[in-house]
Amino acid sequence: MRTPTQHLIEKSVKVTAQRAAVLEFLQGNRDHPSPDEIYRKVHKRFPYISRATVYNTIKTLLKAGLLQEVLIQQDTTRVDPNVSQHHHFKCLRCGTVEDMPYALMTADHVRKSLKNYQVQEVRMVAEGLCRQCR
Amino acid sequence: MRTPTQHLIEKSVKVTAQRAAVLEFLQGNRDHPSPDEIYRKVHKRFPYISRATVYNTIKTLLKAGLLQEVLIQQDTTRVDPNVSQHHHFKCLRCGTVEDMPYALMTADHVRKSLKNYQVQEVRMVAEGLCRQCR
DNA sequence: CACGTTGATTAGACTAATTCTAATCTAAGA
DNA sequence: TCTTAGATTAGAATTAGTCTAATCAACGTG
Repeated sequence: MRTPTQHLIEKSVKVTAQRAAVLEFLQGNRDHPSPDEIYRKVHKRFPYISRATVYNTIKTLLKAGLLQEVLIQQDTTRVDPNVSQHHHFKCLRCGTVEDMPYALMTADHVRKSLKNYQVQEVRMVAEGLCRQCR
Repeated sequence: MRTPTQHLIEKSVKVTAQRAAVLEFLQGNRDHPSPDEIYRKVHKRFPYISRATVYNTIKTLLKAGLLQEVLIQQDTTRVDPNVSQHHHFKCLRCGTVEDMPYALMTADHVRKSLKNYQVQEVRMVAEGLCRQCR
């Protein structure tokens, strides 16, 4: 298994102790944490890190493809170390966010397949360049 | 064509001049504006409205089903007066948000159908209640 | 159709998330 | 080892959104 440092080198990202610490924390985490959660948890084990660096590091790792953003409105930013193609389910009561397999792609498909869940909303956004901007 | 006031009455929402002004502005708008944009535009024609009322009114209209939220991360809240089932396309260069027909539902389908666009990301989120919370 | 109650509106203070600043430090190529 | 571009830092600044408590107004009732 590759270490956080190896991942950084692979993606040509300059290696710093802070970046390795953030990445290491995230790779052992399935909770889709917010920047503040990351800061608090990493800071415990590694007091030499500031909040601004956590935000900067998240951006760097997103750009390098080592993290994925979770698209949840009305909440803070959340990130996912699982960068494979998949989607998310957010519980409106307890707020937890779970991964959903990519195969469950259409709204009706999601509703039918997640039988143990009570799906209320399925929202999709595409991003890219519009006709004018291509 | 129904007036903003008629829409409010239909949904059993108490009619106020502020609510009618916000709804009137939105119904003539396809730009998916942010709360601040709504405040500035409505305030020009109708100076007797405060920022807090714009936020309150948006919530009221969302709850009544007269508006829909657009799910775009790393940006402010945006709302859409088109409450029919559809999704959105955001241009990463100019930032505009366009409506996408509901029929284009799967990621692959979106990519193939939006030929004039350069689709980079298709993101989907389901919301509801998880097993524990049902 | 005036009255009263319930809910709406207001300005501005407050909070939370994120970004900026400018000084200092450090990774890593020469 | 030296150099320099880029990373890190604490804390200030900014921004989006919520809260507060006083005032106001819609609209059902009498």
